[in-house]
Amino acid sequence: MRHWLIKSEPEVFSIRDLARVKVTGWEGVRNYLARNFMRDLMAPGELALFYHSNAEPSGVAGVARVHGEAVPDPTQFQKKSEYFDPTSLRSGPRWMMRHFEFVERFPALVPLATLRADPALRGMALLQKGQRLSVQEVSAAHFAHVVALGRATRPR
DNA sequence: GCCAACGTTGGC
DNA sequence: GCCAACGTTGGC
Repeated sequence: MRHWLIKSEPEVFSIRDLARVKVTGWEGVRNYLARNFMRDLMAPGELALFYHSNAEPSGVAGVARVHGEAVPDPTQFQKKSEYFDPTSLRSGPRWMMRHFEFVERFPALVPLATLRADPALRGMALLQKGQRLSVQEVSAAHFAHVVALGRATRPR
């Protein structure tokens, strides 16, 4: 059982949006390592921290669950999509994605600064300098710690 | 809006 | 196969 962190810009798609639509395809990932995590390593039912990037502040907003098996990202075949990939073939799609299901939204976001200041989260990939990966693996201990921080937040 | 860090592309 | 140039991510 692995644990994950998935990033989204809340102005594009937030934890509120996921709570509303319940399940969404994680479209538009165009990084090979992130794709490999979704395609090869995720298993249905595994949990992911839902991270708001490029936000004020950025931070972890809640939890989502891997829903179903890897499927081709439909946007790679859509000419009008910003994620269109003319070199990807329907007979062998380059970009695979998962669906994610809403699990919980924390009372308030756990800001990145809070995560950085917490010695229990030392070594977490998200906190490494220069890392920008939009799908990351998180250790079980770090995952549980962040969820505890999130559940302890007060609504604001 | 700036810019550091990173991944990808393409010339050679 | 190297590496400079370029585009993107994402914190600040």
